[in-house]
Amino acid sequence: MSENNQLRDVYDAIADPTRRQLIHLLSESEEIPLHELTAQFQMGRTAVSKHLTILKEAGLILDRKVGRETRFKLNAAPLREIQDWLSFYSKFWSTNMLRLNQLFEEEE
Amino acid sequence: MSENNQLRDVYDAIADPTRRQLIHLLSESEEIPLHELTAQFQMGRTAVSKHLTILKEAGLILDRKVGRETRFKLNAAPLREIQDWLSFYSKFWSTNMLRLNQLFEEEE
DNA sequence: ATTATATGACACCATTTGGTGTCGTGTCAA
DNA sequence: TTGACACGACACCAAATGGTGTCATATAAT
Repeated sequence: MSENNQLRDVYDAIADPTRRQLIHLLSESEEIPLHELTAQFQMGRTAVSKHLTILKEAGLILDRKVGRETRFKLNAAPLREIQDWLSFYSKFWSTNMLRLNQLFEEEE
Repeated sequence: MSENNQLRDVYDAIADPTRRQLIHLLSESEEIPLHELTAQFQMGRTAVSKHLTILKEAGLILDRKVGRETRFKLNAAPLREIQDWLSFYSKFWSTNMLRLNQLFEEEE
């Protein structure tokens, strides 16, 4: 079913703030070419391109050539893996859990 | 209110699989000493200790000395930041969103 | 008192990371 | 047809990462 062609760990891909900003930018438009993405950062085109490659390896973006530009598109689906991972730990910060901790601490 | 003393990015802290496993181990017990954690991995004590330091810098664990051992305890709360970040993108993989994409593609 | 255990603090090392600059090529516009 | 533009593919570099081993010290056990 769901293809698992990820060369790169999704957790790794979102670890960098630049890459998270790229994801955000791509979530606001259907498709954005490299030069337009680069304009949003201080760093050069090569660096942005490298970050996009890492996102692509994690399956988080798709790209296609249109004339002389390469346009990128978000594919957020792999982020679901992180959400699933987090859901296991959410019980540790739920309101009930915090109340429970308070009770334990009061007993000591 | 909520202290923001994080020296280290939480996204960075969970990027490493060893550190995610440490989080998992710590979620199963109240407190675990370093030597016991080390026993769960192939790598040496120094390496595990470094990973724990990174988790601590991200605010994900607490430690206290008990006799000659240092015991570690999970503090999952900082993970909430990632959950909040993800919640913005969850709309991209919701069932409704997938249906909507199908409709768009059918129109083309 | 002696020995074994648990740890912190280092020094060290190979590899990865995140940036730079340059060169060559395909594409669009004048 | 001549530039200007957008890009991929390099080569390159400093710093961070993820390991190792060793030494000194505090504590526990015999």
